[in-house]
Amino acid sequence: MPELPEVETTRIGITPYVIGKIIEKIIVRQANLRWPVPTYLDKKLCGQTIHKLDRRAKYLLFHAGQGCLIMHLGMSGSLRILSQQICAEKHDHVDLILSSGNVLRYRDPRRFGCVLWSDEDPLKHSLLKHLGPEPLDLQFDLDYLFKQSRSRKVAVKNLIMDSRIVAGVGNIYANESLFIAGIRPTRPAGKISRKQYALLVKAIKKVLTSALEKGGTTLRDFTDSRGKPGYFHQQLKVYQRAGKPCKKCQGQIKSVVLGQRSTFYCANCQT
DNA sequence: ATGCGGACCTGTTAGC
DNA sequence: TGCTAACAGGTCCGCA
Repeated sequence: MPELPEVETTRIGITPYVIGKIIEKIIVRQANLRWPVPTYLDKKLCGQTIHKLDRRAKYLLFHAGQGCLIMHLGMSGSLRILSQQICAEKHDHVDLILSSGNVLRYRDPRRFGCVLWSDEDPLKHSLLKHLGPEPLDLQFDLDYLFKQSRSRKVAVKNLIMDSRIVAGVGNIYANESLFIAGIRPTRPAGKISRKQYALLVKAIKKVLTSALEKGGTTLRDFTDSRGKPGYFHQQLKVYQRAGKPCKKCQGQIKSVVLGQRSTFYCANCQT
């Protein structure tokens, strides 16, 4: 599922196909995504040129001359560029027909994603305005995370998955980062030392950067804009490895549920 | 302010 | 073998 590296890979992949292109037409086959695709989208976007494609957390921001299209891929969403308007399949919910003749097609089987519109600065949109710093930004550092963690009772894994603390760290990379940092995911955030947070911040940045370089993890139904699968999952150390031997110490990887999310750790390496 | 559980949806997997 | 039930997953929302 699209985690931050997959979203960024998608952004980079489709950027050359959308920048400077006019949106000629919009086809909405299924408006019932996480939130309804606005009925006025057509009126707002058609005829406008996309001049910039940004990402904030896992949201993609298509800046038009006036306003901005906000997209989220949820957990099963993908975007592809088609050279022509080939027959849409079951979960192909939205098409943007571009002036180049290409089609930007949004597919999302589970419909956890969204396609929204913002008239003004999308960062002021209610979904985006409370987001914490980007994990790869300089503002996300030891001082920041340590300060945010003080007197917090939630498990550290929940803390780093809280988008108000840091935006876009999903379940896979939260698990992997905590393994690399040697921190048990269940530990109360407020009781972890500064030294360990230093390792954690470093681990988060490292694991995301590494996945980004590899073009994103492939799990189940992710394909990048060219239909080429990523392969980062081959290097996952704990995620979905319950019962299997730890790659560091051979101990058995444990799994628990934390904040309704499956959580994996090595009881020996992570304390 | 913080923490927690519910909700959304459907393909896949597990269980009978 | 076929059917049903449980589950995964990102993120917001609302309640305590």
